[in-house]
Amino acid sequence: MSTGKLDTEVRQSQIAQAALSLIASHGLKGLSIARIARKVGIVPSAIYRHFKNKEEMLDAILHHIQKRLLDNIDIVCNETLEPLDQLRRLLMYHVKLIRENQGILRIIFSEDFCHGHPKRKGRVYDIILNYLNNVDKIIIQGQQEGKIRRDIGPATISLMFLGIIQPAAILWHISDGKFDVTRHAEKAWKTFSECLIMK
Amino acid sequence: MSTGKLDTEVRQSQIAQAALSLIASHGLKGLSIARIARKVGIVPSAIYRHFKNKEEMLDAILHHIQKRLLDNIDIVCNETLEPLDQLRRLLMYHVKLIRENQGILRIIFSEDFCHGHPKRKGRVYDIILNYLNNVDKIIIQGQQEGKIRRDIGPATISLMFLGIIQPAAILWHISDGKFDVTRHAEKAWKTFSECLIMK
DNA sequence: CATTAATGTGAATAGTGATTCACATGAGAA
DNA sequence: TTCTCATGTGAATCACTATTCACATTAATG
Repeated sequence: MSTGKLDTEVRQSQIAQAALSLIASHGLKGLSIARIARKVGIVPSAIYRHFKNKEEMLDAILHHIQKRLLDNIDIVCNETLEPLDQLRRLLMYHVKLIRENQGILRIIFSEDFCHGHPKRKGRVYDIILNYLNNVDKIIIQGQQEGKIRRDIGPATISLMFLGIIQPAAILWHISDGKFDVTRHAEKAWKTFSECLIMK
Repeated sequence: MSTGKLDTEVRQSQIAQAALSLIASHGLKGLSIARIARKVGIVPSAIYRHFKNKEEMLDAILHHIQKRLLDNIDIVCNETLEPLDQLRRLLMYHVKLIRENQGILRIIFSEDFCHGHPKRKGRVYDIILNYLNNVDKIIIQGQQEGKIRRDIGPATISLMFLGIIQPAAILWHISDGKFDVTRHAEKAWKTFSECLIMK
């Protein structure tokens, strides 16, 4: 209406973004084609010009999430070469990503998103593993450089790393933003990194 | 049908249990009155003999969860008086609880469950805070006894404590049980507790 | 300018959801 | 036994869902 006609790629991206944001505000149950369309500023049936059906659209959201996660890895790797620094920064970028996109955690946790779609469930799994593998790489690098202790496996460390933010993120979103994730992340990182440093 | 008529308290309990189990297997979106009724063995409209509406029934589930969480605290406090031991055991009981009741994490993360019901959202928040407060108490006890370092706040520690399991639990349930949560919990606990001990 | 393919629209369809209601049944009290 | 109330039933209602289709509009292309 206000925007006129747009390329299908632009629309696909708009739709995925709108959907992710609606998942954050209304949950997966509240994610209807009608609502997405309203948010994008088009009519429900127009969604089908850009996606075969709702399923295909949900897959697009997944792709979007994967991209955002891996972008963060790239960013920190370009900002610094120091593994511990990379981790600290990644932590903060992750907090930012989660804060700006609450839908991500919901998708990962919900059975709704994957139920009856083992293929999609597998993709969610792959996305997480892929992200963790990248964190692993940073850790291994740190271990090789003698900056991170070598008596813990990288996989354990990277999962614990995610664990710094995860529960805090829950509190943050359940408390309607009252809980201060960033502050917790900083404090927890202080303890965690201290624990990681090779003595 | 097969069971005949039952007391409303019995039915309420049956219904809540069926609902929680359906959330685990079909997600919140798949949690319909019809499905619950079928699982319990009655007709959809019969649900309304025992709950005013669906909302009231969801509240019953919350109560059930809260009880299970606090039960674990009681159990570990009765099993041992050693704070670090209590934490380790709590970790394992928590893993067990999450494993047996995947629905719990889903409820906590889903906006569906609380959307448009600030009161219920507040209750979920309270349940978590309450649980964390109990973990805090254990930690404070440990700090007073000189067994846990005092330079980190108990609240930070208790959240990090939950963080040991959270991401692993996600992997476990997304991987259809392939990921070994217990193993990760043990390894992570080793590192974490070492980091907690007062030097 | 005229054409065409891509994109947007509004109405219609078919399914499913929660909820209500008039009625049926059964178990225990009188 | 008979009465009564709690519980169970089946049909009906209303809102909302995804999806389709015939048609309108726009942007770019020849």
